[in-house]
Amino acid sequence: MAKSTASPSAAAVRQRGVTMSDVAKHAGVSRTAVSFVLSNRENTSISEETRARIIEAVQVLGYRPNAGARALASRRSDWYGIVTEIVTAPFAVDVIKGAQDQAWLDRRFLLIAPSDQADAVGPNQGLEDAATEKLLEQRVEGLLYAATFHRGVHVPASAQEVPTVLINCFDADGKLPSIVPDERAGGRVAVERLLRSGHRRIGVINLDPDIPAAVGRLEGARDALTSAGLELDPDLVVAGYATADGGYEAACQILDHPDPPTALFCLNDRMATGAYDAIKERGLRIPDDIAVIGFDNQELIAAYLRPKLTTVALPFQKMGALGVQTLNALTAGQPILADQQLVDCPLLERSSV
Amino acid sequence: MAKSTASPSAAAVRQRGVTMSDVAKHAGVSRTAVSFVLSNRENTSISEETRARIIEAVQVLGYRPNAGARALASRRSDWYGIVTEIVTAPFAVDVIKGAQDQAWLDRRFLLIAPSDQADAVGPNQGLEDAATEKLLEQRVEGLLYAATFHRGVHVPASAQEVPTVLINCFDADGKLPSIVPDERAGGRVAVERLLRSGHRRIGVINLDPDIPAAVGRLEGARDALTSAGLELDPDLVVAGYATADGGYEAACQILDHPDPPTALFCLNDRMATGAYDAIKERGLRIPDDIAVIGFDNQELIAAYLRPKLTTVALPFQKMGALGVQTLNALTAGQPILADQQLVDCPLLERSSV
DNA sequence: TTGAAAGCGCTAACAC
DNA sequence: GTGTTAGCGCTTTCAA
Repeated sequence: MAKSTASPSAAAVRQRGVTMSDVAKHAGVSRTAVSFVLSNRENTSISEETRARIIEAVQVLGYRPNAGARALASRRSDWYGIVTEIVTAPFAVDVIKGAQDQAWLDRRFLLIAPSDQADAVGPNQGLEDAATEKLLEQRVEGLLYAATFHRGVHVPASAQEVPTVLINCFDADGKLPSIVPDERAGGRVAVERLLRSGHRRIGVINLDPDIPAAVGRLEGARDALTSAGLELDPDLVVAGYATADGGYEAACQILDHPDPPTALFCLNDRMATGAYDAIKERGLRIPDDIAVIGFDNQELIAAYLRPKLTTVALPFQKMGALGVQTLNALTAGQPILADQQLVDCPLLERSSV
Repeated sequence: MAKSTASPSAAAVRQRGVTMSDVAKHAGVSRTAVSFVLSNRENTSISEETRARIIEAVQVLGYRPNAGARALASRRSDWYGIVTEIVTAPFAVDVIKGAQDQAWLDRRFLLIAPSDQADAVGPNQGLEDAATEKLLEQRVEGLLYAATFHRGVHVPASAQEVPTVLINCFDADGKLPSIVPDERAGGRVAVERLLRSGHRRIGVINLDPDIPAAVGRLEGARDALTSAGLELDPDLVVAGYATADGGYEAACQILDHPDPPTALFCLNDRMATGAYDAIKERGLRIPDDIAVIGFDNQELIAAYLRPKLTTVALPFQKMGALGVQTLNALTAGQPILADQQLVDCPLLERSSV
């Protein structure tokens, strides 16, 4: 941007309402010429000298293009919309960060509209619909839907009107492309890490067994074990509420098994907190007596636990970025790779294994 | 919105590009009439019957107003912009939530533009300026600046062009109105809580003594003590890094004092985590042997510690809402109450006192 | 190379 | 009550 290098005169700054015509007049050229240089139009030979005069006029007048007018005339807004419950329930904030960074790079604007987790799947889709509608009124060129936790969702019908991509969730009606974490690979990575440290008997603190995260992560755990010629002892897999207390109780049950494991795979970090307590209560040391690995990488938890929790991270930021990239492709009419893109969950080594 | 109650015919939905003229034609009225009923204009007697015909036309055609065109013609965008580092460093996310909820209520859109904490105060204001500029190009009617932690900031000059309010930070140049937490009252509340439980000798784990949060909270603590005819023992006030480790070290120093306190006021929750460890290490129980109170209410920490941490909350959401309310007043040409609005920090009782 | 002219979809006087 | 008329600030043919 030229404007950021030199600033317009103080007087000019105050005097808003400078239009393109003013610039043209000041530079002694036509509005078309100004439009051309400002939008960097190709093969439209404008002399270097004219271009310079225009740029200069822009600066001294403190001209600032009117994005709305431009959008109206060109019939493209350069806007994407994202409707998400993440602002409401700040867990996967990095999705927004990732999407926004990418949009910023692509010189697009991201309109963020709030949604409401409670309504996201149920019949009561009030906020979703309203948000989508609002976004569409702004003439966004693409729509993103992002959820705090991996699940199936129903997207308002009107979303079909522009390219739409789901992030950290998938279309329960199976039509829209989505971007989700590769839970299975993540589960595998976690258990492989444990195996690498010599653990052979592994306990698993499970989530609600029906949600995609639980299904995938457990499958991955089994994959790893199988590859090593081992298998999961069903006695050592216990589900609990996805909270510290739930983790505590599940851990107690596992630790008190007559033949207890030497390592614990907690399907999320919150439950790992509870597991820590159960372990310490029994006078065991982490990781010497028992190793613990988590999932989610909730920084505030994982990095502040003592010892710091080794865990598998959810690729929120990457999913966000991939979301807008996919939208870019879609709006450009390009084919996309797959209906569902799986994103890797990287292992974060800390000190609990 | 009428549209959300009945949905347009499937065919109509597909066929985008329905304009107000189409609606007028379909309803057999003028565009003006349509514009009037759609924008709920007052004292412009349109017969109930006409109005009904128009609404119906809107529905069957699946008409959706073009917000950009409307903005261009009416010269008001109904947009506010917020530039913040919060998306980058997700701590005070509730500011965004509060602002967004309020904006939504007021039927305004909030454009969120990312900023970069590192650059926020220094000479290198690259992102800030670019974000502000972008927002202004969208013709936002007001600007919000929000910081993750309470401090002085420099706002790009161009922000002066529209009403601007600072949230959780203040204008180092002292011109712009701001909304910040009442740190002093918060510190007072914390220590009063401790006094209420009979504690007389209180230790303080301090932050960097120069930042507004530290200054205010400590002052508040002193206020409370003074009111009770007590004073702070300087030996028992020790500053540390604002981390768990910093808290641990400071706590050790305080706890090993020959005449140790019976309660600890940690100026933030992260440091409280470390304090917990130091306390447990010494075989002391919370709150029986020593009470602990924090500050910040970082849910993930405060609610998962054992015992759960009693703490003082930062009113992020409220500040966000107040921010847009202030903007509303400003854009409406109303006077605002004060240059700096202080927002209360409520006490959150849990189990550590 | 540049300019004229039409029009994007809407609002808002003002006249009918 | 309703229609006419000008724009809002810009892009984009099409001619010059």
